[in-house]
Amino acid sequence: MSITRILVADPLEVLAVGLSSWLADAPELNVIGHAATGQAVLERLAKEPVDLILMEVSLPEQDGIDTMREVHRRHPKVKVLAYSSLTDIEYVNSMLIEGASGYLVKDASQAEVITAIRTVMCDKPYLSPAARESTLRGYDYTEKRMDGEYIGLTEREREIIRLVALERTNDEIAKALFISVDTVKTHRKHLMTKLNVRSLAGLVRYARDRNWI
Amino acid sequence: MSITRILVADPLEVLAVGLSSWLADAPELNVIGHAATGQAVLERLAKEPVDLILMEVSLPEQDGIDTMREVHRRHPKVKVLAYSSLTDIEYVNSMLIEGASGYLVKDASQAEVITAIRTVMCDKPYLSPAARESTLRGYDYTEKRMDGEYIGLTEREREIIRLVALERTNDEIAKALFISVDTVKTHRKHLMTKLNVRSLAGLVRYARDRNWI
DNA sequence: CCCACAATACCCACTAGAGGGTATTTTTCG
DNA sequence: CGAAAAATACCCTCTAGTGGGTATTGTGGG
Repeated sequence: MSITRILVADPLEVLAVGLSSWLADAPELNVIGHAATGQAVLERLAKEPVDLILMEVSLPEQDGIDTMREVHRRHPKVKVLAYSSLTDIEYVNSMLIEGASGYLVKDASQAEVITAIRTVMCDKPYLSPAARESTLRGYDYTEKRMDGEYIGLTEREREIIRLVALERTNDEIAKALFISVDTVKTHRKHLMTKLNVRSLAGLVRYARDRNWI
Repeated sequence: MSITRILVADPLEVLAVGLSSWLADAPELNVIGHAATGQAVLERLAKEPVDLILMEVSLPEQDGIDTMREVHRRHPKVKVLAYSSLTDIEYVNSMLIEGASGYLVKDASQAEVITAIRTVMCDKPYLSPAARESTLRGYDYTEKRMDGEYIGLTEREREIIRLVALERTNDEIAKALFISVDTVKTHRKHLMTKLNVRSLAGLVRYARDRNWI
């Protein structure tokens, strides 16, 4: 049996240490490093072989979803197992659509972590119960995006949602970006439709979860 | 030198494992257990001696701030070192006012963790740089709560802020709680004043950070 | 070359929220 | 018991946000 080289992509180094300690019980699973940001993940991949990445969704700077997309594009053979406390369908679907082999919820036990990694390394998908339940339940407020009908946010929309979540009014955002208030409103409408939320509150939660604020 | 018995209060067991691994390098510091909820912390304290608790602010069910208050009331001799990724002044001040001996930011290195624990065990306060900076900068939108003028939220206010953050409208909240819309508005006003925020967005972030939603 | 999409901007109408009060009753706590 | 705090509810005004359109321009991909 060959050794699986694992990179832990998580803001906290101490978490990688914990995983490393847990995986010491699985001789073929080897934590070879820790990357705190999406950028660090890509740099690491460029200069060292990696078999599997345990990837947090809420990475700082470039988050896990964006990093997932880049990793999949540049290194299609590297497996990625999403690893996060978030279980909302938005994040589970996003990661899977961007190429993740599975979604492991962060409060998993040592046994589940090992099982999940082994499952994924056998080319089988792995979803923690909470993540699976989330995908079965579907979206909350609309029927627009069943299953995989995934719509990413544009750069401009990300700028807007960040400012919205930081308590800026439409007027302030318009002035800051040198655009009309109406344009800001249009972006907000698109955001709310895409993210299946009813109000500002949903936008704020999304931005917070993805660690954009 | 006597042994320091440390309880790690954090939703993730794997984090406690990581800390335990790090503290293996400090012979007198000993992780004796892990508690995932505030309730579990109190149960543990009731039946086993503990010298220091590393406490996450965002514990599920009963969060770190509330647990801090209870621990301090029931076991005033147990030291608590707050341990969280959150650096906003609201959380730092809340924990310190409720009796924490320090505030350690979660991306701290192994060396800083050990230093922080040793500092606190010598009866000296410890604040990570980011936490100290936050307290020096002060509050964002008003001057109402300088320094320690800390105002806790009432039970009713917590119910309201949760529902608000879950995208419920004032009208829906009123119906759910069998009270008038005006009352809901009054609670919202109080919340916004207490938490120094300008809009719904600030309330949502607060509720999310404290793991109430 | 065309199509799709992103970003821009405007229309209209309506609702919800923010911000300022005051006031009553009940509960809690010293 | 008496004071303070909490929960309740109303007044008024104004702004901000939601929800439905339509439309133009530029850009990138097939």
